[in-house]
Amino acid sequence: MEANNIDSAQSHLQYQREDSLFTPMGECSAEDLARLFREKGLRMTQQRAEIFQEVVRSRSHPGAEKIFEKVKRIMPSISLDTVYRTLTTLEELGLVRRLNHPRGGARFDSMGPGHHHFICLECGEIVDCFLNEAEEGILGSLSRDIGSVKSIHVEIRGLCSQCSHKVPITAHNGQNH
Amino acid sequence: MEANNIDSAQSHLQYQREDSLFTPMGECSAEDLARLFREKGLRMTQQRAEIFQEVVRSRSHPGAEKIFEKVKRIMPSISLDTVYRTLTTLEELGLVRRLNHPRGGARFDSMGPGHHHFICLECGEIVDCFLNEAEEGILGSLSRDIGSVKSIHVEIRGLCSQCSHKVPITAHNGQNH
DNA sequence: GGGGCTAATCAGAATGATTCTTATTAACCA
DNA sequence: TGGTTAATAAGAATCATTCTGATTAGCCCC
Repeated sequence: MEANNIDSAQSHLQYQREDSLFTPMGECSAEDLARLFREKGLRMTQQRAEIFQEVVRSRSHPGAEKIFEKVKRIMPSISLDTVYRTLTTLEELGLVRRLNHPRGGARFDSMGPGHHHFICLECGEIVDCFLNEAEEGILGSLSRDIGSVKSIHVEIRGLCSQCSHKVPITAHNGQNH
Repeated sequence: MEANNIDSAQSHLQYQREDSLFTPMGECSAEDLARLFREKGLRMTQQRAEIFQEVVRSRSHPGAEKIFEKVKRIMPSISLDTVYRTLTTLEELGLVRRLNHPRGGARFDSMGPGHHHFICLECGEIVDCFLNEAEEGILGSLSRDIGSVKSIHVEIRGLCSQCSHKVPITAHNGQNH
């Protein structure tokens, strides 16, 4: 299943991207990343670069374990703990978003163009969803009267088109993911 | 801190409330609950009734452990496992919503009138947010082309008004909750 | 109104994801 | 280029949550 680009015009959710490193195409160079780290007083390590690249490259909202397996191929001595620590760091820097999967465990997504998520309750797949600018604007107005807003995220749950077809009434089929 | 009723007109999010037991005021009688359980072939137990009441009564989005402590006062022999099992059952029946707290662990909220959540990144507090109809309409449009939608939930993160005042730059203050 | 079937509970063990600890390594500033 | 110290690796520890197996109690039927 591919990203569900609901509207041709992609959105710009300012809240999440104030000083984003990403281009409108969702790219972020290694130099930019290194610079951001240094600005924050952090060190740019091989591990951090690889983990970040893996998250940006991946379209499938992987969990920490999956990222670990992938990076391990390039860097066999890396530890799972480093993956977790780095993902937390990247999240704090606003470069990565952590999603809680209904079946447990966190999934990670790069903060490319601001977007939202659909999660299939049957197969567990997570799909990106985009709003147009007008729509994001209306959501943005949610911030009135609340303190300062850092991010707005919409999570839709249901059955993806594949699962809503193939699954009639049964209780617990398909355990992909 | 009280519920942040952002707009005077409360919303009607059909997706989450198809056959809700709740009145528009967010109430649900013990008889209705018992009937729903029986319809689904489940048994109405003391434990389930108490746990449900505790979630409905509570405005603070408690975690399982907190619900356990509360119910234990009335029913000292109850086990934490029963609380977890019951919360999952209530969630499956659409009576309770599970929220993932950024600091780990799940929080629970009754499915009263459809609403969304603001989470303070500083103190961890979760506050209810209501959208007006236009805003809910926007959310509805997110579902075009996706399979069948079961729920739409907006999660806003930021600093609540209290924390945005009292917290200047420091890294990790306030550990309420 | 009581008996039997079986779902639901309790207690504690087990699991799985994530975080901590400690010694070691490697960024990067001077 | 060396010293400082943040970041890492490995494995132990923790935390929330789920499972196991024996026991209890809803509730359907008589």
